[in-house]
Amino acid sequence: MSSSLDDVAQLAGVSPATVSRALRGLPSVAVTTRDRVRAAAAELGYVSSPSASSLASGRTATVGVVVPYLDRWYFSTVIAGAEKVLREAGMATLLYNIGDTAGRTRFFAELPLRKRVDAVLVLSLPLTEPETQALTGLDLPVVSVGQVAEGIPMVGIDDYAATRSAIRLLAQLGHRDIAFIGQLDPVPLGFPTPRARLRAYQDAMAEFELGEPMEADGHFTVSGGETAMTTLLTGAKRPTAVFAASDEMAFGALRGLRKTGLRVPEDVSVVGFDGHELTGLVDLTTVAQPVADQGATAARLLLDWLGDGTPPPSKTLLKTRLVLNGSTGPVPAA
Amino acid sequence: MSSSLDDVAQLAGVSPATVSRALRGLPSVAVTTRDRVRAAAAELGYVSSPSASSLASGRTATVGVVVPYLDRWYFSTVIAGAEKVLREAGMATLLYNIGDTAGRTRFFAELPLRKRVDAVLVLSLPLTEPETQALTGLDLPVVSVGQVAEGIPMVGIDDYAATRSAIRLLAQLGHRDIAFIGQLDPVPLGFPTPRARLRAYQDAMAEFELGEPMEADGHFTVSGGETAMTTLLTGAKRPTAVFAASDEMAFGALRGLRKTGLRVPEDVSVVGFDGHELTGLVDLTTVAQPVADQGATAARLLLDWLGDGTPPPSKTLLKTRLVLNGSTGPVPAA
DNA sequence: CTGAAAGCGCTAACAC
DNA sequence: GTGTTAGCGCTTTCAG
Repeated sequence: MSSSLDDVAQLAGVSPATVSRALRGLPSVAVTTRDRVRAAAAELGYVSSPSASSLASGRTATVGVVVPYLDRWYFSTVIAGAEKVLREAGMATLLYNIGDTAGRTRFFAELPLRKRVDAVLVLSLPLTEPETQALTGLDLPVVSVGQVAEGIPMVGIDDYAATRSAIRLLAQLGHRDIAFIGQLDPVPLGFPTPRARLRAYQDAMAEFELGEPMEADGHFTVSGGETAMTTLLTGAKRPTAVFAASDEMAFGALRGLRKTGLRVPEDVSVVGFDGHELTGLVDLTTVAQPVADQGATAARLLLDWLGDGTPPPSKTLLKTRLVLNGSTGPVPAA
Repeated sequence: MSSSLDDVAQLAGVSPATVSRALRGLPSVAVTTRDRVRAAAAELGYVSSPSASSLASGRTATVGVVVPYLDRWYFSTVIAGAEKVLREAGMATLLYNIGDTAGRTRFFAELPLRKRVDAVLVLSLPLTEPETQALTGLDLPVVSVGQVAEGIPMVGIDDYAATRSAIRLLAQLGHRDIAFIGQLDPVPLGFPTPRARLRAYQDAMAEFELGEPMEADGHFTVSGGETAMTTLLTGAKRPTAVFAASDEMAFGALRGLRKTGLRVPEDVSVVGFDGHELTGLVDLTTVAQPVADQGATAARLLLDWLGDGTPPPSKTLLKTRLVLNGSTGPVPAA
């Protein structure tokens, strides 16, 4: 049933080596032979065996994509962007979801990607030093999205500047008491993104000479955002505006405000971060980042690296933009 | 650097064949030998080459997951469910996003999964007859989620019954003029899910002796849902309740209602379908389906099939449940 | 329970 | 340009 290279060779009247060369489009094959080989291959419905060619060539034509979550908007969107580029380049995408701590430990201990892929894409996975070394130790091209780690080129956005622009917007609207919902505790694994956003908030509050920073932890979830909002509302000073370090947390904040009977933006303005697909739905002003694009860019860098052997620059930053919706307005008169 | 089976064999003082058997945990190896081999492998940091073993054994330890979208909540969640099960079973997940029509044609023409995977999971991909044949012609275990196709076992939900329960809920609340937002035009590729929901709606309207069916096409998108809602509101008879065949369309409907100044549920009740993670946020009553679970179940069926060679039942249906939130209420008095 | 031998189907030098 | 010759690193009969 399933035909081999040799069958094709026989049908085309050439050697197997020539078939291999012809089918891969190597230049060192006469055009006529190439066409003859192709015809023969088509006639037999020949498909090459990836395992055999990997074994012989050492290349797998596969890229491993390592993610901490699969079912969150941000991650699935980045993956979609990367997968498209890889697919169009004839590369297969091997998906690896890190999962919980146990899965994570196992992943870095066993490195199930070893000998299975030609390159690795790491998505927003905060890496410890040993983990970084495990990856770079694979001796394969590795590019990360949204994550800086020693020796791993990254694609991302300027979290600091983007956050700053959001705070500036609120300041320009007259707000002084601007609260922050994000991740506060020094996360064990040190996700750098949350930290940069928090730091930018703190710096901007000082720089624009606004009120005292008010911070609450929203754990990057909708419900966490709601809780954080509630906490902020019961504080000594009630904020007139809130910046949430993710749209999901901002969604939660909106819900918290609604439950408390406060109106947005009349009583409190809210700004989110990410450009989530549903910000339009709830009319949330947000700092939109190009999500799919980061995945696509990272994939392209990986392909180029694979092509010419030269690693990409250590940092590739894409632009964010402020998307004004109805959740922001001037500071209340009172 | 990278050691081979033979190195391990030498270190352990046995033959390569025995190493292979020991490392795979075959029963025909003495416990003492097995341990000795394992120790040797660990010492050398040995990792077997998947390509070599695939080539020799014909098995790839990989499952192909074919999807029409990657960045939609429903799909990424199903994938997450499946990937987890596969990963825990030591199977790799090869992701293939069909993409646009061109990509689709190419996919079924070339079947890039051929010889790369041991089994295939097809997610909610409406398949034409030839496409179905292309897949079953691979002669591999294939299971689909949410999609019936001749000869392909499926995992899904009872769309008809679930929709009926939503209409019944609205009927019990006193609503008679219940509109439907879904997919109306006979989709070329005949997604069966939308059809079942539409049919259930129509049947239920008759069965419960409610008003004349009012239908609008929402194309399964947020904005489509909004447009559909607007259309329905300008019709001869204004509905007091709306059933949307997906939460995304329901989100759009909510926005449409809000823009028109109508209150939910005082003026109009809304019910969605899916159990989207953000239904809680917008307080949408919905028919929740077990999404990740469908992926996980399908993956398990595939693994079992791979294990014992017996195909699963042609249909495995999981339970849905009505999640009551604030978007539904009794029919307005007027 | 273990070893020897024979490939799996392709690619890569190396000749011509 | 093309053929020849060796493997790539495993698994799998078949013996014993």
